[in-house]
Amino acid sequence: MTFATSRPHYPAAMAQLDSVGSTLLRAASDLLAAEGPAALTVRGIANAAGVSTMNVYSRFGGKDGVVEHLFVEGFRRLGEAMSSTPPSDDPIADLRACGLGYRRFAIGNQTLYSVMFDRVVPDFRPSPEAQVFAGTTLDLLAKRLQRAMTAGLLKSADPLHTAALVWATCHGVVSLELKQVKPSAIDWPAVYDDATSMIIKGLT
Amino acid sequence: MTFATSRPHYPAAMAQLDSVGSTLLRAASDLLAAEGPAALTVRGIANAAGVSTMNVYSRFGGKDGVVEHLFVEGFRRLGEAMSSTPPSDDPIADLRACGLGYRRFAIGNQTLYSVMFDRVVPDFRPSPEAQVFAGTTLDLLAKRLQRAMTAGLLKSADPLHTAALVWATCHGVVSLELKQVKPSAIDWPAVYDDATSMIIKGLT
DNA sequence: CGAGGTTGATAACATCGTTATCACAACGTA
DNA sequence: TACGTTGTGATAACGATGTTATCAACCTCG
Repeated sequence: MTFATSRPHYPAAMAQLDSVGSTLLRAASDLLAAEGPAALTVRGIANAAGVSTMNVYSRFGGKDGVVEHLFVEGFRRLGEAMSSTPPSDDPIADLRACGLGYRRFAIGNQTLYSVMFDRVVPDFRPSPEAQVFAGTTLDLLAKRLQRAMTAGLLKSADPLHTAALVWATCHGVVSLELKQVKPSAIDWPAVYDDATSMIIKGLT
Repeated sequence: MTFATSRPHYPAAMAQLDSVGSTLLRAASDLLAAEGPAALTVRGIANAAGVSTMNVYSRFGGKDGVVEHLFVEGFRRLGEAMSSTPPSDDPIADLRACGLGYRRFAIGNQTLYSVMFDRVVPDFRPSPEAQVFAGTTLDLLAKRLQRAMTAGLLKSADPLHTAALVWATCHGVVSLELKQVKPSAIDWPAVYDDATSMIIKGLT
């Protein structure tokens, strides 16, 4: 059971999907996770789903439509991972759990994470609706921050601004870790821990 | 005049380039900056340089060879931007200048930055030598940090670990800014300033 | 039962990175 | 000078990609 609150502006295109549509999405997701972004081709998706390529166009309008679904679903699951720990009486501990959930999602879904944050699919740009939905992930974080602020545990500040600060820190460390910069010389989990601790301490 | 120190492990492939080779590289760089990563095609580069496509293969071994040159040159220029301010008697101010130079480079060379940090060119993976060279950018930062540590202005810690911390912070903010997350609601330059200040304060 | 509309499989098209072909120029040697 | 050799580079071809067109089969409904 998760504690993710309902999200606004969930793109309507994600609502109804017939059997073929969901099979295609699952095939695309599996293909992405198993063989990387380069394997995410229209023919490859359709073959893995056991249907013809036309279904990708009739149901999703093309490859970018499939990728947009993966994009939105990725942010939905990211929000879930950040909210998977129930709110406790310690808002600071809740924030830490949020940060750990963020890293857990990124490390456990590397290729999906790169679809969401790198531009690994050529010419794909998320639609305005998808971008707005992705932005609501920030609101989840802002809400937790505001709770800590009203509890007097964090300095009062614009929650959205603060959320951007925290998000950028988490994303920065995870992003460099996934790019394998100096993989042997740097203990990235420790860097992640230090960075998040330093930001939280700076906000108290 | 810049104050960039000499860098180790500069890939040898960058050394000698004839006229056609450098023309190709300039054309590729211009194409990337002007029309984005999707316009970076072998035929497009050759046409812009006024030569045939074969030159890309005879001189660079293919498209990835050209991209690797852009990749390495990007990190060289990033290091230059971080070192463009001469060392003063205030190591903390030097660190701030370093961070401002980082952001200035990223904002001023957005598509190049995404070649360096996002995987916008399909199937391109930097060679081990190029990755090592990219990692030396971290050493430039570590050197400045160590100077501040020995001056007693920063807590003593592993300079490389600390450099990774600072780099990840800068990269995280810049990266989210370039992805235009909540572009209207967030003052990204202010977030960048807060994030770097908070990290520096946490290290003192 | 049959006409109309929809669906989807097949094939074609433009473009991509890459490779093969091959004409032509430059060089060394008799 | 004349000829064989070598290598460079422009052109064309190949496989794969996203996309679109074609068209036969099927379902719906009167």
